[in-house]
Amino acid sequence: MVCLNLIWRSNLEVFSLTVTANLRLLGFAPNLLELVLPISFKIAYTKVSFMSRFYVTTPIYYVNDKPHLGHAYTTLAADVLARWHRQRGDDVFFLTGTDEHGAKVQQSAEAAGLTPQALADQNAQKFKDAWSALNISYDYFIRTSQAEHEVVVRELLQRVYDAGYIYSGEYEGLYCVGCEKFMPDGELVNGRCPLHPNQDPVAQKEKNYFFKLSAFRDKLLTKLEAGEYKVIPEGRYNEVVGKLKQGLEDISISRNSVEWGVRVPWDESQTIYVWIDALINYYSATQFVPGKKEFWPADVHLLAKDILWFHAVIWEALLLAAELPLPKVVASHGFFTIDGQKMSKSLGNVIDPLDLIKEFGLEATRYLLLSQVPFTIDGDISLARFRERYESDLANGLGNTFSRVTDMIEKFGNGNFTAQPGVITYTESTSSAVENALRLFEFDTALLAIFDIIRTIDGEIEKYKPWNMVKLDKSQEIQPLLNRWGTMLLDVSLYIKPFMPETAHNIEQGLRADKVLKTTPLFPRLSS
RNA sequence: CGCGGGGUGGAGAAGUGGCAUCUCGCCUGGCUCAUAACCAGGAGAUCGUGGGUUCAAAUCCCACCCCCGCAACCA
Repeated sequence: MVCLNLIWRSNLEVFSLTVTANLRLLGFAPNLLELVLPISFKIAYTKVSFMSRFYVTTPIYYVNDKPHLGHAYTTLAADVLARWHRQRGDDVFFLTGTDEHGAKVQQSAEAAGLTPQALADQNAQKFKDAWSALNISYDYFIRTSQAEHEVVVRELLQRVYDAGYIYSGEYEGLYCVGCEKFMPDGELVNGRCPLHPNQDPVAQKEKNYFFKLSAFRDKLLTKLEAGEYKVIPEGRYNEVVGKLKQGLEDISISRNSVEWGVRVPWDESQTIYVWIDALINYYSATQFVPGKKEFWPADVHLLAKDILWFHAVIWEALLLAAELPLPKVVASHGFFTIDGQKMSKSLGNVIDPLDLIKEFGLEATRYLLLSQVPFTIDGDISLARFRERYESDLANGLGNTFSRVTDMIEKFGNGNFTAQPGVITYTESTSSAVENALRLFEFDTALLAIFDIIRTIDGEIEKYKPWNMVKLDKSQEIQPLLNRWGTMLLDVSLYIKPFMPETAHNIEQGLRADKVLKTTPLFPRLSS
C-alpha cells in the first residue's frame, strides 16, 4: 500500500499501473524506503526518500520594484525545484512573496499620493501577475505587511532581545537633508547625494537598536566549515568564510525615522529595519500558514549574489540568537547582462519577463532562461541567441522530433502506439544525470542531459529509416520501433515536466490517444 | 600587500597531471517520416602572457596582464 501511495504522489499517472504491478520492496532503512522498479522506464524515482519534506524559498521582492528578469530567474529556478520534488513524491512547500516595508516604499507612496499599504497592494499584485504568467507553482505568497507576519517578527525579535543580543546604541552616518535619510557610502556621488548635489550631507546621529552580530562569528564559521549549513556555489562560500574571518561588526536593526515598518516590541517609537523584518519571512510563513510548522528549517534559500551576505550570515546569526535551526542550503546565482551590458534602468535595457513570453511563449521562455545561463555565474542574455536556441533546441529539436514520431505512428503504424516496458534502458543514465545536476542547481546541465534523448531518437530514426522499411515490405518490424521512440518521448516528457509542464502534458496527451495522430507543432518556427 | 571568482576553437560551457570534451553556429555530403527539419563527415583552440617542476601541464609552482564580484546597516 505504501507503493500505491508513492505512485500517486509522484504524478506518474502514465506508468502507474505498470509500475505498481511490478513493484518490489527491497528493504528498509531508518527513514528511507528503497524501491526498485524492475522495469526499465528507470524514471528518476528508482530511489524515493519516503515522506521527505522540501521547503524552498525565493527572496521576497521589494515592492518598490517591478518584476524583472532577475526576479523571474530566481523564482523560476525555485519553481523547477519545487515541481521536481513534488514529482518524486516529496511534501513540498514553495514560498515566495513581497517585502513591503521601509523608507523607500514610504517615499514612493507619498510621491504617488498613496498610503504605503495601497502602493504595496498594487505592486504585490504585479508580482503575482508575473508569476501567474510564468506558471509559477508557489504554495504561498507572503507579504511582510501581513499582520500574521508582523506577529512572528515581533516574537522572534523579542526572544533575541530577551536573550541579551540586542542593545541600544547610536547610529552615526551622513544624512541627506533633502532626502531626509542616511546615505550609505555607495550611494554618494563625489561625496554628495545624487539627488541633491548642491548640499553637503551632514553627519548625524540617531538612536538605534543594535544586534550583536559579532558574537556569532566563531559559531557561524564552525557551522559553515562543518557543513551544518551550506553556501553554494563554492566560490561564494569562500567569499563568506573569508569575510567572516576578517571579523564581524554589530548591525543596527531599527530605525527611528521610518514609520512604515514593524514596531520594535519593547520600544514602539522605533521600527524594525526592513531587512531584518524581511529575512524573518522564511520562518514566519511556516509558523502562521496552516500545517507548515514542520517545514522549518528551509531546505533551500535561492537568491542572487548581491544579497548573499544577509542570507548566509545575518540571517543565521539571528536564528542562532533565537535558538532556531538553520536553513540547510543557501544557493546564490549570478546576474544577467543584456547583450553584454549590465541590466539597469538608466540604460533602459531592463527586460520584462512578460515580453519574453510574448515573443517565445511561456514554455520556451522557461526553457531558454534556465538552459542558457549556468546558475551560479553571471550570464549574458541576448535575444538573438535566444532566437537561435529556440530554433535549434525547441523547434528543430524537441518539437520536430515529436512531430516526426507521431507522424510516423500515424502513417506507418495506423496510429497504434503502446508504451513499452522492458525495452528502453537508454534513459536510465538520464535520470541520474538530471538528479545530480539538480542537486547542484545546474539546470542547464540537467536540460542538456534530457535533450540528449532527442538526439538519440533522431539518430535511431535515421538508422532504421522506417520509410524504407515500408517499401521493403518490412512493415511488421516498424511497430516495435515506433513503440520504442514513443516511449522515449514519454520519458522526455517526464523529465522536462518540472521545466516545461505544459509541453510535457501535450506530449503525454498526444501519445496516450487511442489513435496517435500527428498534431500541431509544439514549438512553431519563429519566422512563420 | 584587503578578500574572492574567472580568462579553453566564432558564441556559451566541461575538463585539477597522461590522445583537449559538449551544445550552438559555420562548411561539405547524404536522406525525405518530420516544423527547409534530420543524419554523417569536416574546418576551426600555440587552453590570458612569461618562466619553472615533471617522462608528461589547460591541470602543479612563481611572476605578470586583463575581466568581474565582495569590502558589511546599498531591496
